[in-house]
Amino acid sequence: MTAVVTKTNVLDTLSERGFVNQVSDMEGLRRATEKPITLYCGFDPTSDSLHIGHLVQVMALAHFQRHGHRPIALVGEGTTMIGDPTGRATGRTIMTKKEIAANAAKIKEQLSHYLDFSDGKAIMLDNAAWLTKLNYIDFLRDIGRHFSVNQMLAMETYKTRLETGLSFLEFNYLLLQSYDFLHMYREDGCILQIGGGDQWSNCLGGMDLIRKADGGTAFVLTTPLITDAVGQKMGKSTGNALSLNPAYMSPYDYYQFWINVEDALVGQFLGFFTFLPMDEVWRLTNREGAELRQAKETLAFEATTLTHGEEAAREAQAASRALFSGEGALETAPTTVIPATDFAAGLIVADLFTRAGLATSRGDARRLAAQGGASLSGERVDDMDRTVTAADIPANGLLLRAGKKRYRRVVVG
RNA sequence: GGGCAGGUACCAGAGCGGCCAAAUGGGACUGGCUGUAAACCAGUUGGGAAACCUACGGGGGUUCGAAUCCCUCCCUGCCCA
Repeated sequence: MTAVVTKTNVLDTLSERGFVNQVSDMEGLRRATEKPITLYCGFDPTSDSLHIGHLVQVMALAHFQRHGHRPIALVGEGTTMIGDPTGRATGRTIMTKKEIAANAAKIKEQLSHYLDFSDGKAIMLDNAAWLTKLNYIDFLRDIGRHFSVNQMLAMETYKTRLETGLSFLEFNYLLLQSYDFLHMYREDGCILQIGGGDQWSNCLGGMDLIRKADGGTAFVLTTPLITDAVGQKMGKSTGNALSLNPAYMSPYDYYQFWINVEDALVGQFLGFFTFLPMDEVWRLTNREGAELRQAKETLAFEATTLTHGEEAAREAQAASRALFSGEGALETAPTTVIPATDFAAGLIVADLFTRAGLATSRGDARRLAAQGGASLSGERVDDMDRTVTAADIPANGLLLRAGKKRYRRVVVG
């Protein structure tokens, strides 16, 4: 992804593509972005993979970069040690530093695919670098005095948490995130923070701090939260999890995630998760009914290319086309290799489904079969307890299907 | 530090000695209808082939039998200091 400077203001591009939820000062930011600026977005390594919500932010940063601005991808090892209480009914489990560091390493790796970090065109920072060095007394005197507990308690996040419990640890999260912004304002000239819609007040905290502490001017821009068509938050909790980590989600499954998107969201997603020009997006989504599938295929292909590369996207596309249009699917299906020695120890059909990741346990596999949702080479499976030997698996593999959409090939290795 | 109320499956939330692998709702999954869409209808939702095993915050105890009773520890809310 090379930086392409265009004449249009990045804010126009972002609004056109649906990225803008709230801006602290639209006119001021517009003036500021007429020259290259430095901006940041924070990603807390609470898990070892970014998901769809983060991806919106990442794409927004990428648009800034394409317009000649300099994004900072901030990985929040320091803030994760505290835990963001936003949107949470209860405190987070305190993560070990080791766990956080391991996650951070993976997140940094994933971020590096979307932005061009060469020649300082984008910067990757980790707030552990400065947060862990803070001195408590100094911090309270220099930073803490700018925060009003009264105002903080009025914030929605804390109001709800006053009912269910809020520890002092978490109460400090806002101060640390705000300090991050101030720190990068001072060190890197960073004047804009972007974040998800739920981060609005956290981001404003930093903006206010910059004004109070240094008399500086900074801006905040938030992006809409990704919801499904019914307005339900899309994320791990709803099972719609999208992982950018290929260890958790293969390019094929990633591709499938996008192609299975509901009609109502295709246009929005093309705007967010691809770089296709918007007139192209409108052309694609202007179709009716089944023809919208072409828009979904484009979305899936483009999004998979961005995350896993064009070659992986082509393979995923070929596999999907083959599997969902009938014959000749076997070779391209996502594959699970089971060592021959495992067959010698004795495997039943249910084990095959479990090993291929199509069922979570033998019991789950049996339920699947009982509901008529399992098949082998297109034949419906009723007996999940039949023993399978390596000889039952053709040299080019055996095609397993669970439900209508999940396919997997099993080969003996 | 004291008093009171609580901690139940992915979430919310019933159950308060056996009929409890645990109501109900949401979510998710499967089937039907479709366009690999939505909506709708139906079913499923701890593990195990089974016997049975593990589970109702952790540990211990009472009982033929405990999510349910007792002790203790941890955690949360409310009130008092």
